[in-house]
Amino acid sequence: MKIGELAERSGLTVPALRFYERKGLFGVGTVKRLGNNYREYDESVLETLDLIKKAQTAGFSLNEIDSLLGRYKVEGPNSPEIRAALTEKLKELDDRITDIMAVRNIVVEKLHKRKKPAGK
Amino acid sequence: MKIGELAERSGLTVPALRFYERKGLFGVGTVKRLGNNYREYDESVLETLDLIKKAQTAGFSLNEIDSLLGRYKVEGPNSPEIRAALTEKLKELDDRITDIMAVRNIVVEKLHKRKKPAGK
DNA sequence: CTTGACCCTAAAGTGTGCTTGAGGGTTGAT
DNA sequence: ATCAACCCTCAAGCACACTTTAGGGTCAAG
Repeated sequence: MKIGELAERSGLTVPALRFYERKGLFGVGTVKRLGNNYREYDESVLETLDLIKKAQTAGFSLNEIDSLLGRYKVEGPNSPEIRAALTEKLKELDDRITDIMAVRNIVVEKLHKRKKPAGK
Repeated sequence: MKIGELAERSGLTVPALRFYERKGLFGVGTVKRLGNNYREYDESVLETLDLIKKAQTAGFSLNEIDSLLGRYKVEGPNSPEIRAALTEKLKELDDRITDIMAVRNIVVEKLHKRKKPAGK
């Protein structure tokens, strides 16, 4: 599929997709070029984009996503460095979830507190 | 307490604290000025900073935090607009948690997958 | 009364994640 | 052949969250 269609299907903008590509977020072979130099995307890029979106929401920068995705593809799941990095990311995720739950509780509390904010 | 001590106790930098103040994140009365124009912070600012940090980790921008914190203080917990905004934030938080859990599951899966990444 | 560790303001600089603009080729329909 | 609707490559610009720089005051100790 071409970039316009991918933009529509992924919900991203055309320039954003080109930007991601320059960042190196798409694995080799996922973006080819047609005779007219137009980009031709593999269907699999949709999953990659979905992961990128979720990882971003999870608080990771494109660089972090890139290095994890890229190194993972190169070194595989058995590299001690990759395993260490993943373990660290897991800890970060858990910390983030803890913080989000804390904020969530505060919001819930404020929502439940009607009239007279004095409720020990 | 003065800004240097607050920086140490909060883990933030001195310029960051001044930046937050310009953004209006500290409620009235929490930052006074001494005779020499030095800032004098109320102890309560530590809790505010803690909330700000958590809300940031939860994915909210300083502007969002500011407007929610500020409007809440002015309009109280019973304003329909505040309740609507909080309800929306709650939805955002839940969506974010869902996304983080999805990323977490992917990381966990990759960590458990040793040798032979083929495990239907 | 100077030295060092503090504090102040205003303004410019930085990294991230894009968007916008300029200038131009390609494709398909009319 | 020309028009809209695509696509391309730079390069510059923008919002956010700070940091850094520049140029000064303040204060306790020696």
